[in-house]
Amino acid sequence: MEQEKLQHIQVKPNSFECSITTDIAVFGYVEDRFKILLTKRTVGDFKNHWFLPGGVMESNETLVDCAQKVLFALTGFKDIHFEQVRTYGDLERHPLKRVITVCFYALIKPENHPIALKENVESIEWFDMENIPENLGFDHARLINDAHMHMKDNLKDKLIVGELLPEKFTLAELQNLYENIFSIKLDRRNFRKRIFQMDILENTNEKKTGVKGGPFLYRYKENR
Amino acid sequence: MEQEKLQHIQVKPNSFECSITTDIAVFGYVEDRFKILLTKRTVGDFKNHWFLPGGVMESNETLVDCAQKVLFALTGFKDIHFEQVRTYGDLERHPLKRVITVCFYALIKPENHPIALKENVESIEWFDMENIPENLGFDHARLINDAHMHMKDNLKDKLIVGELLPEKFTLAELQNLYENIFSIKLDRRNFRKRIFQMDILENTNEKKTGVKGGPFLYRYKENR
DNA sequence: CGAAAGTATGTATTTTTGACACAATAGAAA
DNA sequence: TTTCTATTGTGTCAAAAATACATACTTTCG
Repeated sequence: MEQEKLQHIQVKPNSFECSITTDIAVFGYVEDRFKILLTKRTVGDFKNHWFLPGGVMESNETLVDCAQKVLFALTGFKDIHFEQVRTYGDLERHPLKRVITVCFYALIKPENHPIALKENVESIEWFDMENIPENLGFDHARLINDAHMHMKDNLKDKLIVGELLPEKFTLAELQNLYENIFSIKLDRRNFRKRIFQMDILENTNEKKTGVKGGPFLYRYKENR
Repeated sequence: MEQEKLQHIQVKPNSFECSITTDIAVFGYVEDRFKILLTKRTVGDFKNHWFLPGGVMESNETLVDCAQKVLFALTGFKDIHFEQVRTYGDLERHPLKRVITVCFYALIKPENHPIALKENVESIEWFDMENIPENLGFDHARLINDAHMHMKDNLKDKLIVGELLPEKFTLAELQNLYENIFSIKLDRRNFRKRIFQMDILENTNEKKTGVKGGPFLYRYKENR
């Protein structure tokens, strides 16, 4: 009786077959453009549809562990930082069975992470964000859209740029990133003012060589 | 073989016992104060700990369906609007077994929803947000905190006030709600200006009676 | 070395935000 | 009814923030 009550509240096992998966929207920043990594299925019912990289979760891993594992299995990427977007649990989102997926996003520079095709992946490609294929599987069009919005929100107020910039970077590089992410043009002098007001950068007093003007290199402050 | 590939990517069933639950942070607005609904367990290992209302998901329900069902089972509340906060999947968050929970929040007026204790609930109570009990179970302190932040964010830019206001309301009522949620004092005239700039309200040209000053009643515009 | 490109900094201008006063309205008290 | 009081509705003005813009300095490249 006591056990029954307890169970009711939280511990009763699920009585159905259900997969929990993670899907990852990997955004790549290359040559001032944003890309997204999609995989294509060339077999089965969803032939010729593009999907976010994703896969099922196992018992001994956290959500982030799973995302890490899945992405490594499909691409060979390691040490990626993930941010959770949201969870999707509609009944008909997967036609074969019940699949609940937790969606993450990541921000990387593709040049740091060459795709090393692993396991049985048929095809995996970077797509320009302005040129995403029409034939997306399941509800992944929505997932991509939500992840993109979430990334921009995170950047605006938390300034999470992942590994898009090297440890030491110039203000021009940071501004360029901003302009690309938000598709806007900013005044150099005003941008500088705003960033310094935020008080999150420190000047390394080193100058970047090989580039005109001799700009200072900055880094993020420790305590953020 | 083809099937195997397909399965690897997304369809392989989970090979472990795992509960998927939803936990709901129900925020109540009463007498200009915010409350949160917590349940107490008086039996089992987690005796005398307070928890968010929550319960396991079944095969035929979406995440929101589940939240609806769970809240109804525990309190009798119906027709509540939910917003998803985030999903928690750490390995040790539940000591007895693996439990992944999707957290939602809701905003209601307790006076509209008297608690009708159902099933085997031992104790369920409204707590002042400034006076939340110390002995919260599992990671529910974090869940409450995250849900609270998320609610405030949603209000700031999307103005999602749930059912906290009647269909037609005065600007003073709206301002009062704002001031309480964000614990700030606002200038009446400036608040009015800001809200009208948002262009989300329309004047019903009716006046509220029984209150001094004869304020106009407003409602949200259709197309939001 | 000079030209070209880019950085760093200061100042003026516009826009947004915040502070503030007073007449009109409706309920409450006389 | 009349008076009193609490609350609504509206406009102006100053401060602050965002934006536009000019000029001097630094480095690369031919």
